[in-house]
Amino acid sequence: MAQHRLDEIDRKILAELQADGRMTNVELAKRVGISAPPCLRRVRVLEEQGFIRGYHADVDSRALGFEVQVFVMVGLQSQAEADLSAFEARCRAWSLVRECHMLNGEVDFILKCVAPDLSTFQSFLTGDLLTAPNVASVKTSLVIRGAKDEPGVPFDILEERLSRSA
Amino acid sequence: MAQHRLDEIDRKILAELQADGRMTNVELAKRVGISAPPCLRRVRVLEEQGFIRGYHADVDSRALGFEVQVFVMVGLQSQAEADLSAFEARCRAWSLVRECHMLNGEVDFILKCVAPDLSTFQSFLTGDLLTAPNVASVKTSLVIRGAKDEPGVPFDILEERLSRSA
DNA sequence: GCTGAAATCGCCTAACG
DNA sequence: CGTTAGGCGATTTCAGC
Repeated sequence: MAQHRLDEIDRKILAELQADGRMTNVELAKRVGISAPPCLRRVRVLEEQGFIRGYHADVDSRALGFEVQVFVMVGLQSQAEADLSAFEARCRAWSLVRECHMLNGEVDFILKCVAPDLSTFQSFLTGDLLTAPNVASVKTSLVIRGAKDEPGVPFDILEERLSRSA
Repeated sequence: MAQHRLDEIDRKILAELQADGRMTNVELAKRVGISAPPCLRRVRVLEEQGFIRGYHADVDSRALGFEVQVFVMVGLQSQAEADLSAFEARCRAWSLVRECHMLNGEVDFILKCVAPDLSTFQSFLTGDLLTAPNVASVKTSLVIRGAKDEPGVPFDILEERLSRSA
């Protein structure tokens, strides 16, 4: 991915599309202050260069019947690269695991899981995760309530940072 | 929000828009097997009833210069409702905190944070989070590498579940 | 080179059956 | 829910800075 340096218009485009991914191109062009054709070209470039990975509808998981959200801390017996990769591949295959991040410190991975109910999650826990090879320790934390869940990145910090270095 | 029961077409629409939020309505209609106008009507209803909360471009945080991602476990001194709410409100105001979830167990909250570099995060940690009222304990875990980060919900589990109960 | 203007094409989105 | 139809946005082409 060629790190084609972004100008202010590019960053505005990214911020606008992060806030509303279904905005029409003419609306987007108006907001960033250029006409539609160059705006669309910039969007295409941002997509091709990987700055925009995709567009997703933000679906309300609770309304759809996913009542349970759980963070799972996982420790492995072996931290050899092959074993780490094997565990990551397993997580990618489990659809109820939405996120898997490798951490520093005492715990090796944190998983964010979603399930329709507790029994579905429990059967995943005992039937899949705990029986997976190389898993040494598992600690689960149920989400009691969500206070904030913003997708994407804080563009205000980026702008603040750029103005400081200008 | 009137829980207008979703049929199979509605669920397909949600799954498709979660996978590609910028899909045109005619493409969406083709995929779910109906013509464009009723498809658009369904989408509008799903938006109005809150099943679709919004649409967002998935921006690559690393490409944009956000090199640091951290999970923060926070314990509070008082778990009185007013104090919990106050902490949540503070998290919502911190733009580098992208997620804040209240948990069961020994730790009260988990935060997912994003920052351009470690020093930016450290100054948030010492300057904002640790000095906030009612904060008793803070434990941070840096993300070494991301293995999976899927937005949204697993529709395959939903369909599997519905077919079992049919 | 990149932007803007014009023109074409396709989509969105009413109204009606 | 489908069809029709009019208006608007998307997207290419081309000229100008």
